[in-house]
Amino acid sequence: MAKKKYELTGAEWAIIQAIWENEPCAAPAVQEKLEAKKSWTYSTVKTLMDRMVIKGLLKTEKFRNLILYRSVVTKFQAQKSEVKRTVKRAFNGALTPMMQFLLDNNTLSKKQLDELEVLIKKKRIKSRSAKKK
Amino acid sequence: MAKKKYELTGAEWAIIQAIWENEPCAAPAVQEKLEAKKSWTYSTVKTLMDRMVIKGLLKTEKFRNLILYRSVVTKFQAQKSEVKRTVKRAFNGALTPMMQFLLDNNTLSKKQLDELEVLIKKKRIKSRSAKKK
DNA sequence: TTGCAATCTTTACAACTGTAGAGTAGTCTC
DNA sequence: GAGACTACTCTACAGTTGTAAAGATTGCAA
Repeated sequence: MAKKKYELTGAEWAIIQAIWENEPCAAPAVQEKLEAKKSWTYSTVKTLMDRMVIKGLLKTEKFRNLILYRSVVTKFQAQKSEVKRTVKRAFNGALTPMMQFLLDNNTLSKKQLDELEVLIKKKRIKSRSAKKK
Repeated sequence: MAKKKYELTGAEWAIIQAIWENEPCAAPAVQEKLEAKKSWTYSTVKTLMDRMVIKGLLKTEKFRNLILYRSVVTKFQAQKSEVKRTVKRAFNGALTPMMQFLLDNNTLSKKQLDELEVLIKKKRIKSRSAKKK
């Protein structure tokens, strides 16, 4: 399967996060959920959601007079696309410089550093066994 | 100083990278440099550049009949904004999950893993001495 | 000084994004 | 069955982004 791009806009991210957390759900529910962060009216939210259906980011099912929405892309896919875009745009497609940048310019706690080291160790093991395949 | 946002669009990234590499420079030079990647006409490039001046991303100086452009934002600032946007949008503002994601979903070579571990060690030292302050 | 070549300016336009008002339709309640 | 609710549809609009053609300028070479 060809890897599609699922690049979401800022507004779309907000919407789809709300849906992921409570799937399937109707537009009014999404609007209420987002009301605190974004103060969008119902109209705004609904328009955004319907556009996302057209783009293939969401899909709908009709129950009586109610329309329920579900995500088509997973959080994982969306995150991957988002990260890829940043790496490509701002780091010439190279991952390590980006990691380096993150390490250098953000204050990580000791705990976070520990976590990262653990992850790296795991990663090593995994890549070793993968190589053997 | 308040930390400004320097969020660039895809096209703007391409332009400003060309400028960073050869600053200051004129629009025709930028167009030529980008011709291979993006096949933009002179008009397109110039329009983009002039908009960037209006946005405060670039600035100009006039020499005779020639206009030279310089960047106003550094690569560092732009990268920072870009990364921040992604972390905020796709990882709820939390850095570690993003790092984790990067580690999990990209095939890093042994060398790259080594580099990262070194970086983490350095980072530890730095944060230790910073704490003492 | 005239014309060419290089560069700049103006204007345009369609797609996408954020934002939302106004009107319509289905359902529940009395 | 009439009003009140709730949810949906349609339409709009301004700002941004990508893209560029056409025309105006200016400096230089012959």
